[in-house]
Amino acid sequence: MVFAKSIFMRKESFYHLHSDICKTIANPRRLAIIDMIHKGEMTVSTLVKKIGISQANLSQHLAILRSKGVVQTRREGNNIYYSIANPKIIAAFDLISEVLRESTSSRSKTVSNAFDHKR
Amino acid sequence: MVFAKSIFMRKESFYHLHSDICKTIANPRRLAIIDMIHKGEMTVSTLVKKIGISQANLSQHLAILRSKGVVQTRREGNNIYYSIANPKIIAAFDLISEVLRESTSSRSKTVSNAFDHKR
DNA sequence: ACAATAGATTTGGAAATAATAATTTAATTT
DNA sequence: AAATTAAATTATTATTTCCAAATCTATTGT
Repeated sequence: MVFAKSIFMRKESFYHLHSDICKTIANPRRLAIIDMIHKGEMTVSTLVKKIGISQANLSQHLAILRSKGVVQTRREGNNIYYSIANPKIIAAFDLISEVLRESTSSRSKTVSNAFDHKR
Repeated sequence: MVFAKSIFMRKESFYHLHSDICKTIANPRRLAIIDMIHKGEMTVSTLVKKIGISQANLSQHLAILRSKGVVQTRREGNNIYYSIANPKIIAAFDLISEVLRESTSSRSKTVSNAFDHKR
């Protein structure tokens, strides 16, 4: 007998691309970058000052954000301005922030163990 | 002279928590799980069949989703039902899906190198 | 053309993740 | 109470991610 393909087999490449974007923003320093430029473009040197990490490390994070299309760049003389490529990234960022606020305020911090389900 | 704290120093713990949630969903198999249960609860054994990964591995992913409060559980007899804890997680998931669709359709797939900024 | 400034890339090692296999726990049925 | 079914946990190993240090490239000003 032939089995139907699982949802994972059918959509594996989609989930892979999706997780690539999520991984791209799943880093404290890259989130700080996104937070800094979400209201408008900013140069690398300004980001270095405001975020307070090394230029080399910032540049690495920017390269990752660039490679996944999360940010855009524009050069003006010696400076390169970075901005968010798609406003929906900001919307997603904000939604997760809300989840965070809601869970830290309401949810009890007990990490649920599935074996809590005793009778 | 005393320097002002960088945004990263001031909000580091926030960004860390934020990235924890992002990391939690930044995995193809966990995205498949979220996609499967986003319309309603489902048992572990049903998920094993539909997603098509081993029970042990699925259980590990469920434990990660549980520990970060992304999913909820409910036991009924021998079965444990999993569901999404906060609908905003789904909203964020959908937003990223849209970003993905938009970028695969419109954006040229050239990975931008910052040194493209030549004159 | 040379120095200075802004930013990117490479390399290497440490830490975090992910998948598999094997074992264990809980609830139900006989 | 033994067997069965559903799900979780524990090692173990392979892969990935992260940061720092050093080096390199592009642009501008002199």
